[in-house]
Amino acid sequence: MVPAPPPAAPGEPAPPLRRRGERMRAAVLAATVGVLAEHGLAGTTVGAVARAAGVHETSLYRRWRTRENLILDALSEQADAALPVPDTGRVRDDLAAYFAALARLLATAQGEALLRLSAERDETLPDRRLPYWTERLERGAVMVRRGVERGELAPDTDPALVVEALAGPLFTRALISGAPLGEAYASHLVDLVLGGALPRDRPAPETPAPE
Amino acid sequence: MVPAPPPAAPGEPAPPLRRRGERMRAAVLAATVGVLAEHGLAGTTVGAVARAAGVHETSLYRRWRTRENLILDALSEQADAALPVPDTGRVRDDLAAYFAALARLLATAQGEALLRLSAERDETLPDRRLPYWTERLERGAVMVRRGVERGELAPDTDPALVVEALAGPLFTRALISGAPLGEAYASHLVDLVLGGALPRDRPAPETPAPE
DNA sequence: AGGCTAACGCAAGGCGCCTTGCTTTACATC
DNA sequence: GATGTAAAGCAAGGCGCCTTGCGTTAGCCT
Repeated sequence: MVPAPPPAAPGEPAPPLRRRGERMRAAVLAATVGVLAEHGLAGTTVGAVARAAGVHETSLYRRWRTRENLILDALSEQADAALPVPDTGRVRDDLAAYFAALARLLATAQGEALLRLSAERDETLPDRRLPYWTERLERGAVMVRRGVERGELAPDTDPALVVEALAGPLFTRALISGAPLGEAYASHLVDLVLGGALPRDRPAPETPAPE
Repeated sequence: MVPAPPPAAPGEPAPPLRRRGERMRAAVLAATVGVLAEHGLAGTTVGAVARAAGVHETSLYRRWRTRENLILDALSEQADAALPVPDTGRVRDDLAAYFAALARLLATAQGEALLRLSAERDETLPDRRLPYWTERLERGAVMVRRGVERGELAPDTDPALVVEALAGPLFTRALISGAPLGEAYASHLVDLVLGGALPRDRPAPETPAPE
């Protein structure tokens, strides 16, 4: 006897259409983002996503292995196009724009969730999280290198170090202190890291002093 | 009928001595640090700590409410004395020493666990985690202020910003990238944040160029 | 010593993450 | 249209965090 599909509760628009393969994947990722937006990171349980997508929990575990992976997959497909690398011809402006965009991303619930999940180590499976951020930071390093080549920065500048000095504080605000993540903050950071904190007898590089 | 205490398995040195109050607290915190050192943060389950301390799980929940709180309590009692604020008369050396010490702390399993737990937000109970780090960073700001007063740094220097620029990258390495946290790294960071990345015609401030 | 009370032990259970063994079904292929 | 197979459904269960209700006891106080 084949049990009839449970009669959809009146108001429930979704007769459990059997989705499979790519259709199911898309539906689940969409449902994940939805649940995430509605109930936050903590409220995004595998069961909730499964119900929202009209799919069995086991299927999620089979395809994504862990809750973390699932959410990460959903998020990275969304937040991927962001963060273009500007090329204005001035390091300061490039960096300011890029890290302002990063700050905007991290101020987003999704950006914060992405970062937060990235902080949770997981030795078991190949990690797509570290790559995600390192790739983005590597793009920042490119801008620094261009600045060095143009002679805007000291020739012995360590691009990776500069990028870490810029991204680290943003990450920290998002993860730990919860302090506001505005574009102004990113801008001040860039000025500090490029210009330093030493007394300067000449006016700061090319930036109209921010204040 | 009073059930006799379960005959200690041969080799098990601990007849379940009934501990209570302060004795129990101390025993549990010690056991927590022990389990933490042996099995890592993920392996530190409430059950494991309870067994190691010879105490019932329920008691831990009653006293500490959550696993997080328990571990945090155990850790902060340990890692507290660390991080003295140096005062050499030179900002650079003060900051280098202080943040090298922070790097050493974060390279520790316990330091990393402390930071990692701090990144997990918990809206429910009063948080002792954020204060822990903000207090430590505030100490760093003191050193920067001294530098400004001494004229070593520009008068419009934002101490909080400088401290965030120094601590952020260390936190990020500990939490996200997992890159090595050496004292050399802290030193380079200090040089970058104080000196900036702009080309300098005069030799860098007072530091023998690191390289 | 006896008695009070807060502190513990204990059992049961809920929820979430995750696994496993087995059945059912969608989809492609012949 | 029959058939084969991989993908999905389903049920059961383990583990960890956490809660609750109730019995037991340690430790203090008189």
